[in-house]
Amino acid sequence: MPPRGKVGLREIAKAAHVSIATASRVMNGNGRVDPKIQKVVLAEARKLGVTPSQQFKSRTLAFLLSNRAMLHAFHSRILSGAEAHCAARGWDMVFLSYHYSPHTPWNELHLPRVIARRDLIRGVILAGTNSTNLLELLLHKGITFSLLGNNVMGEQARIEKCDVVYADDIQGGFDATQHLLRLGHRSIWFVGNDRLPWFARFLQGYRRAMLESGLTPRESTVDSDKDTECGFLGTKSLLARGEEVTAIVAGNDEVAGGVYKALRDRGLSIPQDVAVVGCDDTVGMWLFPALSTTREFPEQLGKSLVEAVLRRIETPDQDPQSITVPTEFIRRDSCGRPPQVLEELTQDAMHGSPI
Amino acid sequence: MPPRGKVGLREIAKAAHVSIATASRVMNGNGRVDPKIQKVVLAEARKLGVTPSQQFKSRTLAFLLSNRAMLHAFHSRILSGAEAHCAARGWDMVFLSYHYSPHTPWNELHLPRVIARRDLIRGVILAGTNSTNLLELLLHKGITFSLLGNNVMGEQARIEKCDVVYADDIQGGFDATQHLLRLGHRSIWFVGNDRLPWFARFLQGYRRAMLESGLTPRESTVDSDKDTECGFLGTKSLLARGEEVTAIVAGNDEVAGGVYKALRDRGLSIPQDVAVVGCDDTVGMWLFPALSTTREFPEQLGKSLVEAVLRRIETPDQDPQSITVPTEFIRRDSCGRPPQVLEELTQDAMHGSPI
DNA sequence: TGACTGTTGTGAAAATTTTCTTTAGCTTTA
DNA sequence: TAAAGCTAAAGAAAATTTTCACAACAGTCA
Repeated sequence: MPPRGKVGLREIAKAAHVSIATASRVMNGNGRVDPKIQKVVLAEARKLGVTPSQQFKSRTLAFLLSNRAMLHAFHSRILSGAEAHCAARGWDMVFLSYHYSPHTPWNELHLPRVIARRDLIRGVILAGTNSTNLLELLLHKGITFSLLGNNVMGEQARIEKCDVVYADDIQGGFDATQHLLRLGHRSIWFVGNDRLPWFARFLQGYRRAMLESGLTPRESTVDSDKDTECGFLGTKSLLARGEEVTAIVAGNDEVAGGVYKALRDRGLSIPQDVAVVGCDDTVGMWLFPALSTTREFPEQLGKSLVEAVLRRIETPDQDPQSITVPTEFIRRDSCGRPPQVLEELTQDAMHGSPI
Repeated sequence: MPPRGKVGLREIAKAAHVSIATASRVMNGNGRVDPKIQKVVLAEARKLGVTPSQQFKSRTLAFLLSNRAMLHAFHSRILSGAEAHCAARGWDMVFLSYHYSPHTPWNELHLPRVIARRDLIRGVILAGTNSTNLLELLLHKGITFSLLGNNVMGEQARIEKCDVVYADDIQGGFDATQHLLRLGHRSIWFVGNDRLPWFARFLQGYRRAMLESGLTPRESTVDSDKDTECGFLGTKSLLARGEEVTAIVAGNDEVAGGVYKALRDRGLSIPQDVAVVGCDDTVGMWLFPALSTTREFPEQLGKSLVEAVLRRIETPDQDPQSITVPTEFIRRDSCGRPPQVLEELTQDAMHGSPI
């Protein structure tokens, strides 16, 4: 149906039997519009051959990093990937960080002003650590967004109504632990801080792997928000208690850095005495010996987040999407067989290929 | 003069004897307007108590990272410091990255849309690698900004007309080299890439220190934009040529990481065989042995950049400011006395306190 | 030199967004 | 239980931005 002449809000409004103001509100994602009316307007617009993205002047997304000090290389790379994909699709992107409490009711949260100005920002990407009150607010204001699902606190039901992208770090924790188990380790400890949500999923994977092998998950958790400190203290206290340990699963690479320091302090060598794995592949390659860790493809996460929000802008009434980006375990030099297994191997004069 | 009733574009246009459209163009910075008329409109607007940015009283700064992949921990920390200081002063901040060629004439550069909108962004902080054409453009458009001076290409004269903040990395390079000289090193090499502007100033400090001690600066430079690779290859080729070397000044911490790898490959130990220093204090603490490096107080730089631009917003007609933030040399475990000196010390049975 | 062409800069008008008002459906309260 | 008060949602009106058309000017080519 080739529309003759210009097709503007006036025509759409007429076709949908609403005012121009309402048509404007629907097409640029502004203000609150009854979902029913929204649907009608979009349908009419489509009939006239107008999709939202053609309509808009501002092709800019906002990347909102919530409740983070933003120093983390991991998030920096997500942003980087998002930016690259934006550029490739002809969109701009601004980044801002935002701090809020998960306990503030949604209607008392005050969004950064730029986000609220919707003539500029067409969609938002939520990364960092979020909670459902912010989701509520954005939903309420009718702001289009996609969400990094890994660190969200609150009811799962609410989250599932959004477009969510996950890094599969549960599987990552599982794979990392599996690797250690295959090498013959049995005394495998988790070091991190289970109070912080970004360790929780990795820890969950660790637990599953341990339980599936009939072992008890054992955690040395320190409530500090400095990752390195957390790893250092967690390991120290574990060694001080005289626990048996041949391998350590660190909550992330920075934690692993602290673990390294503590082991070295005790004169233990890596990987001969203790094997270590990390998560996130941030500083792992700088450690010595180079850390075996879990790569999470942060650039890919960024790309998926952009894709999700652009898809939502194009077709506002589709069902919520959920995307999971896989992880990869990277073998470097921080894992070997545990001492006992090595001895047995030598005694039996076996020559199986090293795992 | 308190204007009665609303003051909008209609009133401003009337006072300046132009059309509303022109007033709009001036006030939001879109479209081309004759500078004379622009001036008249702004003057009338001010008389009516409306400055372009106050109109919507947006208190937002933009942090523009130019021509960088943004992964660098160093810039991430500048941003972090800027953000914190903004928040403390009640301002918002958005971050965006921007790529442009130093060779594009200023009037052909196209700024990110958000920046151009004065109703949103009252000031800009320029970090990353910049060139004078962008400064020209901002100056022309009348956009307030402050500038991180360390990586700017172009005439010094133009730069000095802006509010500039420097990290004193020339001094940093000098101090780092001094430290090695005091330890007794004489065969000190610089490893980096002298084509990249962010190594240039540190290198300059190194050179000065060498020359002042009557030594010839010696550089092994590799034209790669991957820092680690640059350090690795630079060191490898230097060793392959059989050059005498007891200490290496690496262009930054990532480069030092590559240097470590190359030394280790050759079976040389740090600091016994070769001393290494880095710059920027990014990954230095993760290396083993921990890297002695130069701290540049990036958070402080961010804070100073914000202060500079806010000062300029407050008092637009003050003289250009130039601020230099000092650096600090951090001693960790990567530097010792050179082998010959140690021998002498032992032979002479001296017991001077270690430097 | 004069016609042609392209570039600016402007106001008028059209399009769009935002604000203001009204209405209808709830909830609260006396 | 009815009046008062609230809130969401939509239209009307105002404000603002963008498009369009046109004039003024500069350069170019026959």
